[in-house]
Amino acid sequence: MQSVTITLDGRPRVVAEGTTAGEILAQDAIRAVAVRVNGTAKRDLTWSPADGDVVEVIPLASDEGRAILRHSTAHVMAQAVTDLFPAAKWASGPPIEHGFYYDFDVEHPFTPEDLQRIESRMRQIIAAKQSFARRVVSPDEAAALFADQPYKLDILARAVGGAAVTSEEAADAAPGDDEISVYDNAAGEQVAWSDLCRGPHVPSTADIPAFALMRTAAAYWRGEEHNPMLQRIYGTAWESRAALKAHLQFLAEAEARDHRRLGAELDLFSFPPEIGSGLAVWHPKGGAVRRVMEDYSRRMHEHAGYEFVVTPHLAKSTLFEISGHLQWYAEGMYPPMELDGGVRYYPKPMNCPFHILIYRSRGRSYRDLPLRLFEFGTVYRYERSGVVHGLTRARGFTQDDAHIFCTPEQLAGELTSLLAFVVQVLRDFGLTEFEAELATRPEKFVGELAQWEAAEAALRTAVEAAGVPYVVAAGEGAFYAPKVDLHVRDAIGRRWQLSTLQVDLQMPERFDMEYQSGDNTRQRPYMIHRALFGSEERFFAILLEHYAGALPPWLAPVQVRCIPIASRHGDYLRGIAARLRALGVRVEVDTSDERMQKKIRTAQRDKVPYMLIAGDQDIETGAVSFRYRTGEERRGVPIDDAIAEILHVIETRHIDAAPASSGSAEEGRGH
RNA sequence: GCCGGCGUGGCGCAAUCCGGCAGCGCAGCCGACUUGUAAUCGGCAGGUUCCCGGUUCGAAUCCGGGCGUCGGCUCCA
Repeated sequence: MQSVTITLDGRPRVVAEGTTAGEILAQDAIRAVAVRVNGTAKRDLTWSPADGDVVEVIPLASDEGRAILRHSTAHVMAQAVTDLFPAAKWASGPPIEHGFYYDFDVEHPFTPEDLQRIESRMRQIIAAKQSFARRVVSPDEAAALFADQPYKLDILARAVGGAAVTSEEAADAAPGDDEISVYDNAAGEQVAWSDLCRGPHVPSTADIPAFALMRTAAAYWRGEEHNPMLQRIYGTAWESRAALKAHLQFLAEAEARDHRRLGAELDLFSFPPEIGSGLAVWHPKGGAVRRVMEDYSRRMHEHAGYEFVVTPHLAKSTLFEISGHLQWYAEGMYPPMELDGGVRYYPKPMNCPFHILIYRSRGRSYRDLPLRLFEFGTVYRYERSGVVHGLTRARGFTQDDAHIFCTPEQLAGELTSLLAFVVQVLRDFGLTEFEAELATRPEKFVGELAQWEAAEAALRTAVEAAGVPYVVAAGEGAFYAPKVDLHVRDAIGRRWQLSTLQVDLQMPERFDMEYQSGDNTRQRPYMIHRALFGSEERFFAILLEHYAGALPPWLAPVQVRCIPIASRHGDYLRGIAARLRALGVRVEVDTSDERMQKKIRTAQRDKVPYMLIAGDQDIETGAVSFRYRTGEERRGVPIDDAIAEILHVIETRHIDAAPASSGSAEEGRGH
């Protein structure tokens, strides 16, 4: 038998010809789920390397390994569905972040009971240790095999035709390899199930250590609204039971942090149905936080050279005809109300046209520029009923909106200082991990190429200067503007889109904006759109989820709650509370007819940063005792020291109240 | 907008499958207790069972429509 020489994880290795990757790794006692060949193609462990191949191991507990595992689990699920619902047609079933799904065309949507049955059937298939065997077929063979599977035929037709294949289909067909492969699942000789698939797969269903079916949903075939709606089942699979358990705990953690739940629990805001879907009211405690956010934001903007403006909530159709919103964005707008004999007034979906009118209210000189206009502007957008989601996707919300008008020479400098400003403000709110996305010119665009290139270059300069890691999303810009979107990671590693900076190449034209230049010619200004929080509602929701409701002391709606040990200690604490209140601290004294332990429990539940407790011992020595919401406590602190400590943490915007951790930003923990 | 789930005092839930007196806990109010770091005890009050219509002797429960909400899809110039 001939031997071949391969490179295995960087080292030369001689093996007998025809030895499978799985056998080689077994000899070397290496555990893997699949291998990568020559840097790109991924292969099953049953594949045999040829002379000269560079082989790399893909461990199960890696992003790629888990994707393969999840993909295989999706196959097992589809097999189970086929067993239980023989009429089901299968569409596609790719791995996704944290799991997988598979879409089916079935007569009736799956019920929770169906899910349980599918799951038990899957356990049987896993117990049967079916092998995943790859075989290459011709297009005609494939078409014959899947003659009764219209969605597979559709995938085949596209793969064979060389048409663009979406990422979710890429897992199903094999256009990149110029060959079409089918995976047969078999226990012994009997093939139990076959699916069109490029692979790779785990060697056997027994190599699926832990999985769970999560939920059913519906999805359009190929994600297009006019296509048939399919029934989707989401599941997850992991390299071990422990990893699955950790994932389920992560989901529980996310649920406990849900801002909609915290909003109700902490009495921050609500969505009364009488007002309408997606329209929030802020309760006093939520209002207190919002006021602090706004006060802080105003102060920062004032220092950064912004001027404050106020504009109405409505405008005639004329304004939105000029801005182009009625042409491009009408579906996202609330419908108009007619008055004055047929004049149509629209609630505003954006603030920019109003700010432009302020710019245009008189002739502008280059000496006026850059002109930075800022407003907490409330806008209304008609979001389709299925997409409304708490404060993060509302129909009415307030943007911390600014528009900067500047000369072409000022553009790069403005963007650079602007992005630094944005990052600084977000850091003050305790957000520390940023990622930017530079969205560039799409295929369909307005304006001149040179302008686009100048704007994109300026944005790139700004992101690089800010030191924020970024990716270029080529062609993802709006048709009128390139932009930079800033994303943050929260305390449990989730990514949220926040701030947006756009260079508008359209509005200045539409409104025929001008300024008188130093050489006495009329020039068109550049215009930058910028929302820092995005919307106050959304930003507030992100903060709530990031902090799991335990807002830093400077933001907390109630900063201090005083708890008397017995009711006779109430007056003493009322005196301390009065001093704190006079210093601007939001403080309450719990004089309810409850035991002290119950009051602590309540304050703890309300996530109040400081509990100030006093009894006979404290009163004798003119002291007070701390309980922090972390559970730590400190007794007999002189009143002046206690007040100083509280004020210090508030003024310096430290993240948490407890002495040990004060000042340290919360560590992000990835997932 | 589309598919599916859900809607019962302020909140969390039970009774819904298989129609027959709407119940529990928390919160609220009243009273007692006066306590040193996460729930004191007793009492009282609170519901058009989301809305409209239908079936039925009888509807929280079954059927239709609407609204809201949850999970997805689509959308987020």
